[in-house]
Amino acid sequence: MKAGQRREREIAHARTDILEAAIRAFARVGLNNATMQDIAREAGYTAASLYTYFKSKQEIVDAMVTLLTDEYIRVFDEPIPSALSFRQRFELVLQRQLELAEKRHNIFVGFLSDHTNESMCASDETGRAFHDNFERRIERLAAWLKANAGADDIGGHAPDLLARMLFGMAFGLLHRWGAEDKHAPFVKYAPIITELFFHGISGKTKPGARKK
Amino acid sequence: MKAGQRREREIAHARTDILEAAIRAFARVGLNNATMQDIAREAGYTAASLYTYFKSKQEIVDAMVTLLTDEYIRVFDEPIPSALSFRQRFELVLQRQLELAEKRHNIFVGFLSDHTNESMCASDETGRAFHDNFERRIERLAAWLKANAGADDIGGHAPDLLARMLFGMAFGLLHRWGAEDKHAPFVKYAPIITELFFHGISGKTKPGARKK
Amino acid sequence: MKAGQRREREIAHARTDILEAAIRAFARVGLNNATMQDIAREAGYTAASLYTYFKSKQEIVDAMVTLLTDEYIRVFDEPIPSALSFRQRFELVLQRQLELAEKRHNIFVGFLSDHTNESMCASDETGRAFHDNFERRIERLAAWLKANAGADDIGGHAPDLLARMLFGMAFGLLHRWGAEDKHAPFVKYAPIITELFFHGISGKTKPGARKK
Amino acid sequence: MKAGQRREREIAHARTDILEAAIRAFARVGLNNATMQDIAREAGYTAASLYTYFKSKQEIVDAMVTLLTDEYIRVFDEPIPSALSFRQRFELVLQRQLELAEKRHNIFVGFLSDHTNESMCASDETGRAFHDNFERRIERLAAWLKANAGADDIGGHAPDLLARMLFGMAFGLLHRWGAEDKHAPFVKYAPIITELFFHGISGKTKPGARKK
DNA sequence: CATGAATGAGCATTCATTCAT
DNA sequence: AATGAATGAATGCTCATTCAT
Repeated sequence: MKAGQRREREIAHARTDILEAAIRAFARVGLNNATMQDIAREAGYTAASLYTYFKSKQEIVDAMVTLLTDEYIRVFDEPIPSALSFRQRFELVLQRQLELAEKRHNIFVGFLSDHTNESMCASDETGRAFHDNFERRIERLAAWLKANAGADDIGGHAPDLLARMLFGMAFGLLHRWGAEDKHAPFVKYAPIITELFFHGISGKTKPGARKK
Repeated sequence: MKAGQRREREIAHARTDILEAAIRAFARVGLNNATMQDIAREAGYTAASLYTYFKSKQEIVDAMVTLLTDEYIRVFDEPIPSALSFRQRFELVLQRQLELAEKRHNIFVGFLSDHTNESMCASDETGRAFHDNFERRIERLAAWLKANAGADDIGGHAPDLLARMLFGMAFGLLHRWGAEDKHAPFVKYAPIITELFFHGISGKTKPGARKK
Repeated sequence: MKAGQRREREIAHARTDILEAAIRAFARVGLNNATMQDIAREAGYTAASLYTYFKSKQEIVDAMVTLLTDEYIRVFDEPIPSALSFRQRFELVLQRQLELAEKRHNIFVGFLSDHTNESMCASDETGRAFHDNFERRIERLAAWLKANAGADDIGGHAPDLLARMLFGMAFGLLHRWGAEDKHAPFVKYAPIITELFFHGISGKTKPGARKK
Repeated sequence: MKAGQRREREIAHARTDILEAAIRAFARVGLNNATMQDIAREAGYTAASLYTYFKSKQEIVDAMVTLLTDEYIRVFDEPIPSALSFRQRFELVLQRQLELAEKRHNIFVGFLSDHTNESMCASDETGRAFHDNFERRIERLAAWLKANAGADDIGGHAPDLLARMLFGMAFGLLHRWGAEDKHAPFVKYAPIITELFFHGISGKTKPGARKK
């Protein structure tokens, strides 16, 4: 019994190690160029060994995507200080997401990208995996908006639509951040995203000087 | 003389056909999975024949990406009725872009995706091609904003940053549109994008009913 | 009638041009790397046009090899001043051969090489062509030796054997010549070859200083 | 420890097997026509498997050529009974070389051939490999001559020149041998080569019956 | 369980050859 | 007669996957 449990835990551990290695590998050489060798090297295994823990490369990709999505979704479940306004709660969650995105930025971008690219073609299994996970993210974000925003707060916009736009905004900025020289933390974009999300380019009623 | 000209025109025509076929092929099977066979099949050639018109697969990819980017950039040069407000001009150009995006939606998404994915990794020539072209788009959009917006209009935000965010917003919505059942024209999103870009979710000072 | 003859002469002329071009092409890029394109470019035709004059690449190779061999053999039929000793006649013919070899040196070497390489493998048609032509050369050289040498002159050695050795010696020296900086004429090797052929390294009975 | 050593030995063994197979394959279908498939078939592998042991076809060719050249050069280092005259030592080494040449006759010829053919054209890496190895052979042979011959023995001839001529002579005779019906050992040519190398066709001062 | 080795399925690319114009 | 275009058959090489040890 115990042996069985220990074995299972070891297996789970190895699987996680491999997935983290896969994330690094995919981030390093690109989602489409990463070979089993690349993943294995990053994980300290040989390519053949990966098949002990995963049935196929596809299964690794699937599990990796799921892992990343779970990580993403979990952020919404972290406690938030009560008595914050919607905008304050929004910015807080956004900060946490941006921190996560920074940590995973290569793969995050790749994730969104490949999701979209592959999934819009009815092509392969990989496409489906990315698509389903992307939808999970959107749904969770939309649900959070619905749960946290007062009717007035989002001005009647469809939460799902807003979620997709937010995703897109973050995507666009993440790319900008990736191109910057000095790597200031990505989270620095939280205020500007918040501001634009809430008031657009017109800004608040009485604008002072804003960014740059 | 004439024979030479006709020849050249035929070649140019064949090249264009192949590029359009390549766009379809890349859209159908994914940017990274499309083989020369795929492109050839879509174009009605054999794989070997493509080499009559292009030196390599890379050259096809480059030409295709450039074609799409040129198409995109050309939109900004179409005439705009004078005496429109910034917001009106913005919405007009946005409409045109959305129409184009709809026409090219598969590849547009793929384009943005792959650009980002591949370019953030130090990957290959393909990555560079996508990256350079993406930057050309951003630059043109940013330039348009700078040229058309009054100082107040964009509230002091960096045009390049806004450009990337707009790209992201369109990206997010294009995806939503792709998932919809009834394919209403993508251009229908123009008003909402405009509204959110200008005023965010808070909307104008005195909101009436908004979308949905 | 006349038209037919003229036509034939034109065809023959074109064939010769192509063969000369083929020789240059083969010499330039190597016997095994030369493509129909290479030959055509050198000849001022397109690859397709070559098929007007030759049924296949193989036929070009065959005709070229035959041309070169005929050229080689013809040297033996050039008149020789009477009243020369065997050694003198030998050196004279050798000079003429070396001049020819210099003119054709790339292809000569290639010829000998490929002959040997390909023909010793029972491989392809090319091998047979080279083989047969090589044998024609050997036979002619052996016949010349037999016809010109007195019984004593060649010390009882088999002419065919001597012929092959002479070929080899020239081959070895041609290579040396090809590697030299200052391209003194290849014919300069005639005396040393003659001397070695007649007396070997031991030299004449009373040696003075010889080469270098 | 032991496992590692055994592994290495197995790898070395496989590499050798493949090289021997490559020699057979190159000899069978010609140096330039042999494909990875050919080599693999000869070695009992699939083409893909060869890449386990060699990085590329070029690496196989290089290793093969080096192997053959090493084999050749090693002959000069075999012990020679002392108190032999220069001519005796020469004939002994020649015998050994001819034995080796017989064993490798196909590839030996091919080797010399391809070296010359390809290397005289500015062709490719293969050409360079053959060229460099050919020069190694010439150098070693020339060095042996210089080391073993008294000043008088070679009559003042340049050792490098003699080396090339000897190579050529052997080359020519090897070909003759290859064309013979009854395959008497190639080594039978040692006396005649020696005799011709030392005294040419004129033979010694007082000739008795010579060969054939 | 880990792995070295083996392989089938592909892929981009080349080339001799054919054919309609 | 000359050629641009098209193509089938290869070719060197890669990679996900399997399997014996």
